[in-house]
Amino acid sequence: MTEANEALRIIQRGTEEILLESELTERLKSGRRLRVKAGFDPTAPDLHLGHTVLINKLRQFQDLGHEVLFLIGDFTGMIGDPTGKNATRPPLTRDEVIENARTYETQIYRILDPEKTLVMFNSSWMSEMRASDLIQLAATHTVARMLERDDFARRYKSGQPIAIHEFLYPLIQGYDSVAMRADVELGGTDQKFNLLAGRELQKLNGQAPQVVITMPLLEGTDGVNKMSKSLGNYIGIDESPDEMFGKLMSISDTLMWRYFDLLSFEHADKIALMKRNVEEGANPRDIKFELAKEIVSRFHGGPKAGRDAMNNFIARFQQREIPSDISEIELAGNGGGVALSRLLKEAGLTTSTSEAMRLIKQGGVRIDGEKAEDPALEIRPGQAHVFQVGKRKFMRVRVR
RNA sequence: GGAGGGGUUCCCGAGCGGCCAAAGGGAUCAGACUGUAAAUCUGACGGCUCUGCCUUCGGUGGUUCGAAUCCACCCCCCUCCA
Repeated sequence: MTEANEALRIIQRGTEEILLESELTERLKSGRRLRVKAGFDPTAPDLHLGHTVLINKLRQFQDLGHEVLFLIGDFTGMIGDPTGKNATRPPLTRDEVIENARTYETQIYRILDPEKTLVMFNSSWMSEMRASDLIQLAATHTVARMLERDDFARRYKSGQPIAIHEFLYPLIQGYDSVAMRADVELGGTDQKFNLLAGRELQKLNGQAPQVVITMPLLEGTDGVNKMSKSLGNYIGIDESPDEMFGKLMSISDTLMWRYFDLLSFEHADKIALMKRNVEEGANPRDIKFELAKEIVSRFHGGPKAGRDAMNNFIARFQQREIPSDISEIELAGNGGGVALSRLLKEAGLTTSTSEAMRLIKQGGVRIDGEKAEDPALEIRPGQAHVFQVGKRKFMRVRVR
C-alpha cells in the first residue's frame, strides 16, 4: 500500500462524501502540501462539538503535512443577513469581526496546529471587488441552477422569501476558493451546493477544481436537529468539565453511537465491541461514561479532567449531593427580607417572578435541600442559603 | 402598475365583536418514573406588589359600552398577470 493510499484511508473515515475521490488521490500522490480550506461565519465565535467534527478532519490533514486555510467570512458577515424572521441581524463592525476572529483562534488551536494554519478574511479580496466584477460573477450561474439548492427550493415552494443577495452567497463562497487557490474544501453536508460552486468558478478561472469533502452534521443533544447555538442543543468546547460531562450524559442511548462515530478518536473496532457489549446486556450508561470522559479529557487537559468530571457527576446525580462549587451572590434586601419568588428572579435562577411562583407550586424549588412551598416566604437577611431550581441550577444567596 | 392571499403569544397554527392572555400541535420548563438517560405520564408555559391587576394578536388612527376580530390609511411577505 502506497503512502497516498494510506492518507486517503485516513481522510475517508467519517466523511459523508468526497468529490472527486480520484482527484484527491492524484493530489495526495503529487506530494505537494495541499491547501485545505474551510469557511466560518464571523458571528458566532462559540465553537461546539458539531464544529469539531469538521475541525478534527482539518487536523488530520495537518497531521498528514498539509496546510489549513481557515477562512473567516467577514465580508458576508458585514453585509448582514436579513433573511428569516429573526429580526434583521445588525451588520458586524470591523472591530467586532476582529474580536470574533481572535476568539476563533483561541478556540481552534485547541485542535489545530497553529504552525500549519493560515487564517484568512474574505473581505481582503471581496472589498476590492467592483460592482462590474460582481455582476460578472453573478453571470456565471443561472437562477434555475440556484433554485436547485435544497433550501432555496424548499423556501421557494413554501412561499418563503428569498432575497436576491442570498443568491450571491454561494457565488462569493465559491469565489473565495478561487482567491485562495484551494485544493480541497471541507464543509457540512448542507454546504455541498456552495462547495460545488467553488469547483465551477475555479474551472472558469483556469484553476484545477478543488476537491469537495462533506462531513455529516452532528445532531444536537435533542437528537433531532443539527447542533446549533440558536437551538440551544449544543455542547460548547469552552464549557466547564461538569457541564460538558452532564450534557453528554443526557443524550439518548441511540444518539450516543452517533457521537461515538463522529467525535470519538477510539478505533472503530473498539466502538464496535462496545456496541456488542451493550447488546449483550451491558449498561449503556457505563459506555456513555466512556464517551463523556474522552470528550471532557480532550478539551480540559487530559484524563484527570475526565475522571474528575465523572466523579462529580456521580456524587451530584447518583447520590444527590449538592455540588461544592456553587457560585454565591449577595442581594440587597430593602430593609427587611426578600420574598422567595423575587429572590429567585434576582438571583437569575428564573427569568421572572411568575416563573418562580409556578416552579415553587410545582415543587421544583429547594432551599438547602428542603422543598419550598410558599412563594411569599420571606428570606431574612444574614445567613446564606443554597437555592436550587430544578435538578441542575444551584446558587448560594445571601440577603444583606 | 393590476388582481388575489397573508402578517396571532418561542415556532407552526386556530380564532373573525363580549365567555380571549387567545384552541391544537411542537419546543421548553417542573414533577413522577429512571441510568440527571430516552420513552411515558402529570402539570406549567406574557408580566406583576399574583384569589386581583397590567400589557399583548404587523403599525397608526377610528367605530363601539366593549376590538385579535369591524372601518381607514400605512408597512411587510407570498402567488398570478404586466
